[in-house]
Amino acid sequence: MVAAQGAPSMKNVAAHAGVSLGTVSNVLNRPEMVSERTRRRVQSSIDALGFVRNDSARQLRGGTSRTLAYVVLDASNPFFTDVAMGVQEGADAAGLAVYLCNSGENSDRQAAYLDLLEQQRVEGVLITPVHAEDPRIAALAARGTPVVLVDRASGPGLCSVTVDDVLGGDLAVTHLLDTGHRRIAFVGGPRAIGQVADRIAGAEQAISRAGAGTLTILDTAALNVAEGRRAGERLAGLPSAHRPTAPFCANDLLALGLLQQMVRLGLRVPDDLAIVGYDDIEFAEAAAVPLTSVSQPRHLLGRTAAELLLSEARGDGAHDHQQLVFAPELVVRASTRLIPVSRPV
Amino acid sequence: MVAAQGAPSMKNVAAHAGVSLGTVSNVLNRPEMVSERTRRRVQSSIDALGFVRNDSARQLRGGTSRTLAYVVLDASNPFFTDVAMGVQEGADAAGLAVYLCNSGENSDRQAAYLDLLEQQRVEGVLITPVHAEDPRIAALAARGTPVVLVDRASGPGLCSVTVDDVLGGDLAVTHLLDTGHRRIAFVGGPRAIGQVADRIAGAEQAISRAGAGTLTILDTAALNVAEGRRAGERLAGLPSAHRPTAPFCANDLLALGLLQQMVRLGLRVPDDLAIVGYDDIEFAEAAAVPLTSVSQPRHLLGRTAAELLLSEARGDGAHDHQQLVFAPELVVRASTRLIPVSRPV
DNA sequence: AGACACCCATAAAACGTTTCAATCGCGGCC
DNA sequence: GGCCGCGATTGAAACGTTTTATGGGTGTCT
Repeated sequence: MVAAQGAPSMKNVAAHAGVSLGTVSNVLNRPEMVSERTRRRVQSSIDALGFVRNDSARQLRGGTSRTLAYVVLDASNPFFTDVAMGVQEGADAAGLAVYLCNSGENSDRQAAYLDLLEQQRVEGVLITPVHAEDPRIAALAARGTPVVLVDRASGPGLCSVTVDDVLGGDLAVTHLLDTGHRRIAFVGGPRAIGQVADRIAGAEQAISRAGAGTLTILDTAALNVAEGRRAGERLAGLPSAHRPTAPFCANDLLALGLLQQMVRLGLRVPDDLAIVGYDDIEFAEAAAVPLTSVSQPRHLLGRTAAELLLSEARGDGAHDHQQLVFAPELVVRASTRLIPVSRPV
Repeated sequence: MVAAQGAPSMKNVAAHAGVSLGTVSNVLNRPEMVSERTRRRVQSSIDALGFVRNDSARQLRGGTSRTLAYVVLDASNPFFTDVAMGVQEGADAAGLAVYLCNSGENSDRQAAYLDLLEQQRVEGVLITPVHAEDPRIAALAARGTPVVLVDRASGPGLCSVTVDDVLGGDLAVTHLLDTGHRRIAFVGGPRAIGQVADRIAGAEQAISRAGAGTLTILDTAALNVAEGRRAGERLAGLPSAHRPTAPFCANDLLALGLLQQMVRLGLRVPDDLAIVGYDDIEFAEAAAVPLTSVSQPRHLLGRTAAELLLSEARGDGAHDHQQLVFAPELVVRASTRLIPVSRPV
């Protein structure tokens, strides 16, 4: 009952069972080479003493940590938690446990986690880094810890798993053009974010390919709901002759804010304004008007990243780094679906 | 450049610097007792070889892991990620790192994580368990690992940190009564969930104290958006003479689904129907009609749990387990803001 | 009965660190 | 000049495992 002093060790178990230390180890690791009788005796000593293996000693001696970590940019963002679920699935399949480490967009904390993980000798590190080109990450990889970048592109020196944002922007705007819109807006920013720039590029690509339509860019300071509402105000304030009829938002939070503002101002969606979001978060479907959105294979992203990491960790030195790119998909919902004007009540 | 073979150890560093192993250790742990000259020499060897401390050996010899874990029920639920942020803040303050482990409501995975964490000798474990009374958790604590339950009550044998759900239900319904409503509904389920039962109890308590009003219970199969929509349909289907005018939902997801369905059916919120949610998630404020909701001190919950854990871990054996209960707060927004009809002048 | 496997169990070495007692060199003091 | 003290460095022990070579006992075959 009262433990208090240090945890019991295998030596204690051996003494208690009247057997040698090596035998206890055999019971734990190769039970088939120990007789039924002693095995039972040792096991009951283990239970009686409440013995728990010391992983430090274990790892020190032989082995491997059977653990991998995902250093995530923002654990409160549903996008990343979905990716994390995929990572977990991939790791589970290989019998590894996943530690989630939240950098919270804080560079120092990220560095602290990387140091800790390297010292703990985890099997590998998945990371969505705070800054794209971090020399610490390259150094970590160079010292021998397998690293895979998630949702951030890498140079040829590392593995990475990303989603094609140019294609995503193209899909969204092509859809809007197809449904008859010509005055398109892109809502999002700041443009320094790689994802934002790529989605704009995709939007422009769609317009130039179609040879029709114009793209107005509404810059925002961040990618959240409040900024979406603000963008909605600015949009509504434009003279209706020039007002874009179809804003494409850099993420769903912006789109939801914008939608909310439209509802407040009495504009109807999609009749007066068609809205496309990005990420297809859970609430996109649950919005007042279900939101058309560009969906990223979040789960697959995580799972693939984990598998890539494992292949690098298991591979005997030889391993060529891969940069995988997934394709996003457009999910069409009511916010862009043209509805007959006379609606049955 | 090419590492490949095992990571360099302190012995290698010592050889490289032409110094003894103990001196290298001193440079790392008590730099003040080694001369400036050798300290620099050793440091440059460390850099040259890319030496990284082996935490297993370190922990085996002396020490302590300087790590704590939060085993979370569902990492994709914003409630828990907010709690996790609080945990991280509390741990950071004490210089500990936090590993997030996602059980995903899976009992086996939770058990696997607990085993792993105990074997790794983490300083302590915070957990929102899959099942309330898990003997494994009690056993873990009995063997000496500090444990704190988060958002789940414990018996006297463990620390726990919770929020008063009875009070939350009371606050919500009292508010509805105060704004003139008499036919209240509770939307949520299954009742086997402790939180749900407590919130119902709170609602009933408010009504009996006021000596006015009735409570209809609309049972749901789960606490998500789809169930909220379904509950909305059932509600709208009732004859308007008996229809509750104010549904109180067991969480915000239900409330959002219900709200969405009301908008679709042409009922106005709050004019025809006042809605109260629970949890005050980010999207409650961003809904088509901003949602009145019962807010829980998520961040504080996590932070306090971490502090409690640390006090238990640091305390020299003597430690009396505490069960802390926080008070929720009502956040009033547009979904209930309405001047009472029958208000005497 | 003796040799031979064979199965089980043992003892000892090794993993990489921290810590502590011991040593060494050296200048100052009497 | 010997002694002391002091700061800097060293060597060895210990942490709890896993693993490998070694040993002892049992039963079988000849």
